Amino acid sequence: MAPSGRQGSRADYHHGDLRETLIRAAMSMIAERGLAGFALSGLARAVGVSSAAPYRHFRNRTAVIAEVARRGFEQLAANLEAARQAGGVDPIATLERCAQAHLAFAAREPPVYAAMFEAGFPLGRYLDLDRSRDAAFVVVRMAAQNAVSRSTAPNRPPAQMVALYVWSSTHGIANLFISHADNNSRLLPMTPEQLLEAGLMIYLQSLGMLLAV
Amino acid sequence: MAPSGRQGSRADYHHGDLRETLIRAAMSMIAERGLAGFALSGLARAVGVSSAAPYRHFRNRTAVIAEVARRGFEQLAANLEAARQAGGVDPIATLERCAQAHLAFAAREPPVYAAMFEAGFPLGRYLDLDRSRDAAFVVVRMAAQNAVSRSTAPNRPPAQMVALYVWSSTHGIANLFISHADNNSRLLPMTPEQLLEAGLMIYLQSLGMLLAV
DNA sequence: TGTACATCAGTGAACGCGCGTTCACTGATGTAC
DNA sequence: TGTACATCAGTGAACGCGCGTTCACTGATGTAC
Repeated sequence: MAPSGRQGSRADYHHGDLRETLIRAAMSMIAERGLAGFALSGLARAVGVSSAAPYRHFRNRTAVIAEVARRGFEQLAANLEAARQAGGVDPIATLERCAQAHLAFAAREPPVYAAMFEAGFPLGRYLDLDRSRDAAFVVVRMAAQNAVSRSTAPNRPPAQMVALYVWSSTHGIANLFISHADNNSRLLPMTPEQLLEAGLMIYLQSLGMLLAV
Repeated sequence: MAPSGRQGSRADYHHGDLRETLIRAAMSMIAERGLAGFALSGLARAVGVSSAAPYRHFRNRTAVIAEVARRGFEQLAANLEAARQAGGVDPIATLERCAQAHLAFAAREPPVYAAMFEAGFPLGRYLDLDRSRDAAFVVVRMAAQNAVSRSTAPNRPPAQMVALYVWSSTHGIANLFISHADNNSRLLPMTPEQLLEAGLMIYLQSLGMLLAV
């Protein structure tokens, strides 16, 4: 009981879980006030801790956002991998499931998705973040590879291109109609999921026929 | 010479063109430091004017960004319209031209594109902005309508859906590989234009066959 | 053409604010013996 | 089991800063007569 420190009230001198608490609070702060409205001092205040305390756990404000983003990609990768393995082996259907999992993730965690895609992290600055972003994309890339490599069609598109297109168009729908849901979804006479399904289905069916030649 | 005031030096008491100058300077400021780094006081400083001067022309900081975005949609609409009329009447090729024009616009004006799509303007707050955004989308919407309405295929997709999908996937590529070009384009073994062309071509070809039934 | 006056588009000083970050510090915890 | 000590994770005060915005003002411009 004594050494855990977890069950103590927030007034405990040693919080015991401050890093985790900060990250979760950061997500709700981003959700409520947007990325631009996210402030380290406000974060500390919300958690009930001095404004210097977060610096025990993060180098600076950006590092908190980067960590939120990193975990987001980690989770996205897991969701994509689950989707990849969830259904049959038909590679076209697998790609479709991955895209839907991507969109579902964005819908489930808009603030995290914003940290991942709207914070403008340069490559090479946060290596852990780069790695987990790659890990997420690689799942889609593998699904595309799997689809393309079974084909001997002369004009089959490169796997990287297929993966990038699926990734991009899914992201486009997520970005327009989920990240800023309150702004734009009035334009939408359908759910984002239906839009993705209908649009991507046409793309993927055509791709399947192309590859079956 | 006297009444124009245009050719005078910046030290002129009456600037004569401050509103335009502010907007152009805002674009370069956004280009250099991002939307979050855009500050009205910095803008005034860059233009060589007191920090109160911009308030003669804009209600507040946000209104400047909204005006940049509004003009952006105006210009995008013009580019889309030009693309729509540029080639033959084949509605599928027309949609493809529109998408490429959209992407080309994003590539030409990244800061404007950021103001248009990343500033998170809520609908209904800036009516002029809403109008010009609609006007841009409507061009794509009409192209889609034109494609769909010629068909009597039983399972033809709704025009709005086609337009939204073309718009979204184009935006996804623009957002990932142009807006943050320095960040992500290293991942790309092709130009964004090629990615869009290859991906959308597959989609649109399939759509064309669908509609031809 | 000249004068009085209204309006327009700036100035510059000031405000309060919250932010990011640093610093010396201290109380609590864990460990070696 | 008890004690000395190192380390860890906080405090709280302070800093300088730039920001958005307001205010009373003033010089320049345009207009009515």
